[in-house]
Amino acid sequence: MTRNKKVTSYDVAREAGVSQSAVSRVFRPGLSVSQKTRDKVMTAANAMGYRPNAIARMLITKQSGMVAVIVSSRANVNYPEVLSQVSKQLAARNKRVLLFTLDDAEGLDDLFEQIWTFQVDGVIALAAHFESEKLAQFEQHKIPVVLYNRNVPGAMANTVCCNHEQGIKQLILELEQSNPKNYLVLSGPKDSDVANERREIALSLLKQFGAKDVSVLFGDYSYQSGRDCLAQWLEKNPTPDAVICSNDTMAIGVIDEARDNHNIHIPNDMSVVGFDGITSSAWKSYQITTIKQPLEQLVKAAIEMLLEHIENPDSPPESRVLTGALIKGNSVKRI
Amino acid sequence: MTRNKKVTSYDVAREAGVSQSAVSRVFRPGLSVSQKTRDKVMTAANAMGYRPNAIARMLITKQSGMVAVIVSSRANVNYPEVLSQVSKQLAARNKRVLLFTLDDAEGLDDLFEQIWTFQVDGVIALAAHFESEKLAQFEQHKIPVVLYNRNVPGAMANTVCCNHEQGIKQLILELEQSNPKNYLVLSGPKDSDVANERREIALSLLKQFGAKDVSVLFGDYSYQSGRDCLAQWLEKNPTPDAVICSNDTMAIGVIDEARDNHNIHIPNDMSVVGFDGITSSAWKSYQITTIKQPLEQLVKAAIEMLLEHIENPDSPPESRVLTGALIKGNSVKRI
DNA sequence: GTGAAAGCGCTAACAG
DNA sequence: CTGTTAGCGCTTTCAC
Repeated sequence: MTRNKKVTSYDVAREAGVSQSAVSRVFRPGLSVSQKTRDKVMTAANAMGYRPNAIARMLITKQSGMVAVIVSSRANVNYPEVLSQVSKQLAARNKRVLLFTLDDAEGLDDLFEQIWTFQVDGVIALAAHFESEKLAQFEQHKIPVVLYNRNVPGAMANTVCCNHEQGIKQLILELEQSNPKNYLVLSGPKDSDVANERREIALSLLKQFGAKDVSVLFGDYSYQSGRDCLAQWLEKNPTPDAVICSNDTMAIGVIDEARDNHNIHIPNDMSVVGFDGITSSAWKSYQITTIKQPLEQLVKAAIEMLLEHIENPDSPPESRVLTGALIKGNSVKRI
Repeated sequence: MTRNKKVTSYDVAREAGVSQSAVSRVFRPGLSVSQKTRDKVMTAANAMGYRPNAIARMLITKQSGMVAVIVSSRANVNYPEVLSQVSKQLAARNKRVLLFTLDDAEGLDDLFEQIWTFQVDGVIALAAHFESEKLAQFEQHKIPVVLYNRNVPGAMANTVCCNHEQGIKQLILELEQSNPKNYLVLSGPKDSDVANERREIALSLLKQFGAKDVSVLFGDYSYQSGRDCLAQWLEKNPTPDAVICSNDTMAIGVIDEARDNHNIHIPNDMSVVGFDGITSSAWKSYQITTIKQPLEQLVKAAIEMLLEHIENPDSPPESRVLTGALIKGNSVKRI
């Protein structure tokens, strides 16, 4: 029962009086083995506490059964849940998550080295800005990649995205109902692909809607930056009619700052919208009007896409865009 | 440059005009190779895009360089940050995180099977209830484990814990300042080790403090359960003077429910304390008095402990208890 | 300091 | 259906 050395398939084979390959077969699903052999092997294996060595299997099958997931250490409130979904859904497909946390863009090269040596079957990128040159490296190494909520301009890539344009349009339609005279756009950091996309879309749509007075500020996605940006803005400017935040967390910061230090009433004095639909956006004290990303479906799409490309390396790159749901909170002025 | 097949150390050796083992030496840190050989090898390797195969190395060294981290899919607001820290700090020690998400206790056996086959160097358990019998399995397989914020009664184990007792005592001391007549203890779910510990400690300390009127309700750590529990309580009971919540999220729910549906003013009509010190506990709308867990130090301790036991499998089990910091918010009545 | 040779534990043809 | 036989790509003695 309690062995000192690791027990191998040879040990089990000897004990069960069969060949080593018989043992191997028993432990591989879908291979035909006689019931008699199977019983003998299982008895011996259980008695000895044998477990197949996945490393050895990886070496020969050239499939590690692991998917690298790249996340950012910068806390985007969204990723934990995405990560949890990814892990769960991959587990259901018999794959494991090898986690890579990215501190800053510099770490990317190191990280790539790791990914190559670990022979992962595929990669899901929840973070990081990918130049098309980086993508080319994956192609060279023949490792399928799926980008989650990020686009690489001018490159073919597998991507799964929330429909930012459609979402932001809905938000602006909500805001427009009360005919705001001016807009403040509170963008996420300039080194975030998602933030840049959301900001540019907002600006371009506002232009289409004929909004004249539009200003932009940059935060870093955090609560505090939401507060700081609004405070700083109000030092020299009147209260904006409408604030479009690149994520919910900053929207919450904006709301707290408005109420706390400036006696601004939401939504009567100022409308605020966010994006993401994080849990706390629905909390009674905030009730933000926002777009809820279809997390589960996004992840599902990403994983399907990845597995498809693992099994069929030559299938062409694909992009899927899923639509978020407008959550009508209580942060937008109504007529 | 662009090869179709994976390039191996043999390919590089041939190209560089050296033996395969020379190539191996060049890619293993700390082995003496002449500069000349090293140059030849590196030139060839770079030209061919060679990367050592970590899987093959694992097979022979019996060290996978991977640490299994067990997390719960049930969103505890704390874990994402812990996980991020774990990943970062392990990366610094040249180890990778293999992520396992646990849905419910049933999945534990399956999960263990996975862990054995993947030959991980160690395990960090952020979730799951571990019977001492489970721990014995790890011992059998000679895989070091560190339990994060959970204890296994009656078993020797490596554990890293926040000092719940000391933390809750501080919270009660805060609450006692206004001499509450009665207490409501809002516990986390019964299947959570941490929740059980926090609840029992709170009850036992309240007894010591001479509190007579103490009631217990069970939530599931979520915002909504905080709201629901308070609402349900108030149906048949008067407003409690003090509410001790097992985590911040429920405390936030309690506060929102009190203000929203019952016109209870916090902290004048009712004091509320939480536990964890999550980001949102400091948001202006809540400002919860709570205990902030020393996340970074907890993780650091856990990882040091794990690495120590990986390098030195016979070192004795160890427990480290770290003290959290009292955050004085604005949710406790002052005199 | 270098090369030859022997595996690590398993899978995958291939005969029987 | 079962056993035999080659490896997977690397690390690690051991002579030289």
